[in-house]
Amino acid sequence: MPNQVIVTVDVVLLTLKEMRLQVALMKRPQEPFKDALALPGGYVHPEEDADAASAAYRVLREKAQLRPPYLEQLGTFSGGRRDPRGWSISVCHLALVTPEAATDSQWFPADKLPRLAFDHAKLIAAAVTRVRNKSSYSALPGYLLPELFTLSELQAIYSQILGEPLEKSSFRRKLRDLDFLEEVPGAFQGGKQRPAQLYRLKGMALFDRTI
Amino acid sequence: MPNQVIVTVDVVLLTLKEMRLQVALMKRPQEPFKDALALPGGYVHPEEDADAASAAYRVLREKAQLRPPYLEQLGTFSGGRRDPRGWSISVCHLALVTPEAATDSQWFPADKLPRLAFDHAKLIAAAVTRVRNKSSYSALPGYLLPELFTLSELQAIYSQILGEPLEKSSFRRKLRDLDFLEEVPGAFQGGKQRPAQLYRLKGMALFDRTI
DNA sequence: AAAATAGTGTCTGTTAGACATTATTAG
DNA sequence: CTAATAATGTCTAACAGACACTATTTT
Repeated sequence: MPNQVIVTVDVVLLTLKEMRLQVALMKRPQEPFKDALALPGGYVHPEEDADAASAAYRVLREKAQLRPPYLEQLGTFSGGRRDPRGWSISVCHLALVTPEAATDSQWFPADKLPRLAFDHAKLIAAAVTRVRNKSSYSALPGYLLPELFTLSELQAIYSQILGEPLEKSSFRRKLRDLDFLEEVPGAFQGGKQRPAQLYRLKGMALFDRTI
Repeated sequence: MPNQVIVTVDVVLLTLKEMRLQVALMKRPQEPFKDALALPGGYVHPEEDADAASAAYRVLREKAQLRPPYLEQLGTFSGGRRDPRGWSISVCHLALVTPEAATDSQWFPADKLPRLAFDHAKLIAAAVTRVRNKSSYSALPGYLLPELFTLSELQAIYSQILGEPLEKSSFRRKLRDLDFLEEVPGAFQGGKQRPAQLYRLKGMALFDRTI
């Protein structure tokens, strides 16, 4: 006897545009919350999806035409009051993409959102908090940039996400210690004056399944 | 049209006995995995449970006769292969109790487990990892001890969980910085020689809903 | 007094932040 | 040359680990 529960996945898809975290939102084509903005998400398809992460990945493919280089489970939101149709459970995921990949979606600054469907404002807040926390000790912000980037660009991103200015010298020391960047030999980016060495993230798992 | 998904909660209930992390396991009374050991868990009851955390809390009340002082969401495990009955999703929780509260349960050392039902070995591994990680910067291990404890006892727990010896002086400095303990005035525990000051955790939320 | 554990103080090597200096390009 | 940004070097204050010392109890 199956219990009547609505089982969905949602994805907080983030990128960085104009130096601000932006989240992908879509107008809902049907009730409930018809025409309201919502996170990309949908029902789990038991025949199709190996697990919830695969469902999230499929949703992004279908609804945003992209395959994010980073996707992790954020947490699960559940209860009888979040969806007017009944008791529901949503496995929420966090995905990051580079700004170029993100052509098909509509983007909104994560710190100044319109009214959203369901409890999606809460999910986004949780995602932003997660990104902030993980950024202080991980390569996460690297997934928000184009594949190749300079250390100055990367520092600007970290500084923006953490909300504080960073010292160049100690920032670079930390990057060397954490050791998740690799120099791209012969690749430079010469904006205005002295060209800067380009770097990329070292090869990492496409899906981070850490819990 | 509801999708046929089995929606459950499971709880990795941990305590500390004989200086080892121990997990509560129960023999399954029915198929699937009849008579195998499993985590306390069960179906979500949409009429009864406000959300998944409440369901986990109810399961602990019903199956282990206890109300844990600490409970948080660990993560969600899902897929078509973890339960022979079909595509299933389990919101797994981590709960900590003091050893005295844990009379009704059967305890097993978390690092040497028998064969378990479902993917519960994986859930336990995730819980232990979470406890290890959080312990380095939080009050978490305090929930594994009796309400009142000495700093030496607390240090022994941390040392055990983190798997490394700790310096007394710097350990106490850190406790003071993190500031989650309070002295219990006039309470001492005089094992063999000089009695030690007793401490307790400062009042904190019963449920940690951080994600 | 000796033994045992609790609790505090001091020293020192490491490190993160502040800042200065050098390097390399365009104009 | 100067201007501008990249990249590295140096200095210092704060801190964590190591260890010593003091304090309080039982026997």
